Amino acid sequence: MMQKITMLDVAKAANVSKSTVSQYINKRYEYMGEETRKKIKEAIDTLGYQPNYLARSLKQKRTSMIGIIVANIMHRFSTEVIRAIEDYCHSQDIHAIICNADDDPDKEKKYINMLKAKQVDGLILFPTGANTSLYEQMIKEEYPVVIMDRKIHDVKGKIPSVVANNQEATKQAILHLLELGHKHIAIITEPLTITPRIERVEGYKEALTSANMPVNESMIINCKKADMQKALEKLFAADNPPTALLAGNDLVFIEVQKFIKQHGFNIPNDLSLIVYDNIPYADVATPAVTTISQPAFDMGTKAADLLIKQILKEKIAYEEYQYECELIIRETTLSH
Amino acid sequence: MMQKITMLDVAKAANVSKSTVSQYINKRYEYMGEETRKKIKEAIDTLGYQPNYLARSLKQKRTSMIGIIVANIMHRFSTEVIRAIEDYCHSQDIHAIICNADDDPDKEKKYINMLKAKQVDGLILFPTGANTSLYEQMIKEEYPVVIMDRKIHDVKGKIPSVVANNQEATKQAILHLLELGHKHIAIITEPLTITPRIERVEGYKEALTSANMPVNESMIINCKKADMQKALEKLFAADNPPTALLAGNDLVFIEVQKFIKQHGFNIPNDLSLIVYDNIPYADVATPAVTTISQPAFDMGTKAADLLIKQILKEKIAYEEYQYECELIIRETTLSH
DNA sequence: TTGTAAGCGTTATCAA
DNA sequence: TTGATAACGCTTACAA
Repeated sequence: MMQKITMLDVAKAANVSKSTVSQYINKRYEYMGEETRKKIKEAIDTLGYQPNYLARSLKQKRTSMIGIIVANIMHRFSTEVIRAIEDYCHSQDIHAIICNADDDPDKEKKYINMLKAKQVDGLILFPTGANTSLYEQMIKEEYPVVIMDRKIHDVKGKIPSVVANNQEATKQAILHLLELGHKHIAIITEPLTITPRIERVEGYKEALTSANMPVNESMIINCKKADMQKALEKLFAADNPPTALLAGNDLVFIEVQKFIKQHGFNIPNDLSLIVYDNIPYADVATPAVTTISQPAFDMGTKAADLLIKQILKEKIAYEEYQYECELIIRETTLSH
Repeated sequence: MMQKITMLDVAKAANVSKSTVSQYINKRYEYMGEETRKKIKEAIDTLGYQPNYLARSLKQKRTSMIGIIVANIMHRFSTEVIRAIEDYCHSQDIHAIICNADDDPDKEKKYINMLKAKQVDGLILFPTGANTSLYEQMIKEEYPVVIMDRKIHDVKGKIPSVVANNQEATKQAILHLLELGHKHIAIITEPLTITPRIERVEGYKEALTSANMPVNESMIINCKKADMQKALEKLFAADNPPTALLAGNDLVFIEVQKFIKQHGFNIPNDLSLIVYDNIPYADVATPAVTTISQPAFDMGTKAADLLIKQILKEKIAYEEYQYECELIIRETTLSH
């Protein structure tokens, strides 16, 4: 490996001191002689000097890096949020390190500690919810954090969070199906371990109740993806099978599609379908998929903004920032 | 902000010196008294000390971070490669920083320099190809780099690269269409600015030639995504419109789908379709999409492995590591 | 307008 | 078995 060029090398070559080179690097030209400036520039160019941000960060106690700990990177929603965060951060010359926690509290803990050890300036967290003491500790340390997607009741008012209004969006979606004349509407989600899923099921119930329809528990499936085929079998083998189905997220939708394809269902004639979450081919698929779209880009940008404001010690409200979702009616929903 | 606990604080609390604490942190217990060990552990726990990896990195000249500069993160292929790289890196306690260069040489240059300034231990690069002098410089510096997806002729033998056998895969796909009886086969890609696209078109031509079929240039579309609708209009308005089409990547496929949907084509009856690249819903879509699948996971893992070996100064061959793709025949291809 | 010197939190070399 | 002390490459008072 070629010997690394340091600031001292530049200083020697330009016949000035380290500090003067440092001034130059940091563009503090005000009190710098034209001559000196030129000498330094030349030295830098001929030596091919590149500053070491690591050393700078150590001194300045600021790395210009943030960490993102995402629950499951395979969700389209996560990808879009991350993309938005990155765009915003890059515009501010901040780098993001992304970690995938796989909804595993141990991994989450490991990553939080590792990122803090790396001295990242702050954290955006899709929390598992199972590391309350860690969250509390970060609050005590006044470590900049933003919570994303899931609500953590214990830290309310202490850590700002960016969430969707899942309940209302689901309610509206189900109301739409009711308006179309559907009497038997099912919902399928993964296990109710995090708030968005709970809220979506709540919204489902609220819609039925508000329309004076009975809530039939057999129409509510909450199980792991691996068990969904069996659950769907059972659902559609029952006496009054659903004529409409809400898939709780994009990955659940794949399971539903698999089932539908295997059983030769015709969508939307045999079954109306709504998917919670953006899916990339919703528009151009045949039939185009009716979805509930989360404003992922806005949410990601907001989270980045809230984090950076905290890092810069600007005032923010430590509250829940809630975003409305949009029901985009396409071709998989039909009146019954 | 709470005062940060440093190694010195721990040393004082445990009544030992900094160096002893450092030994402890680095698990060099060999010559350490049982008593000392216990005192240090206690001090760390009560103070909640966390080592500062920044300082360690500065000293050790190793950050345990690598950079990934990806051409366009919106491609499914990129996502899968990144995911594989991350998985492999995490298994080695290495963090990856991902940057999206948008196929823009200026951005690429900016990111390369920034990541090097951050002292990342190495770089995995989906190169634009337009920064040869930068690539050359990294070779001179013996900076660990792996090139991904695209070939850069100038650095052959100097930087290892991980690529797909695009030409062969495309040839096989076209031969399959020919076997199905198609006489008019078209291919649509983005502009021929990078090797994979060039090779795919070459494979297309090679297939036709080897089957003694004429190569009709009007069947080869290479244009920006924004111009594809118009190009497709023209293609299908011609005298002998194609009965089969190969979409050059997943994002091109979306353009094709848009066109198909707008014009009410029936797939595969009106048109057989093959997509180069994995697409997430290929299997469960109706009709299921015939694709050419790149071994993204293997390629990503290999790239990470090659990079880490370089970082650890292990010997590797500085050559092109070429991976075969697989034609997965599903339902969008029909005999004609 | 530029230089000196201390310090950021570690690790590494030696000495004790 | 442990401790002093000098790096690592930069920034920043403060002095000149």
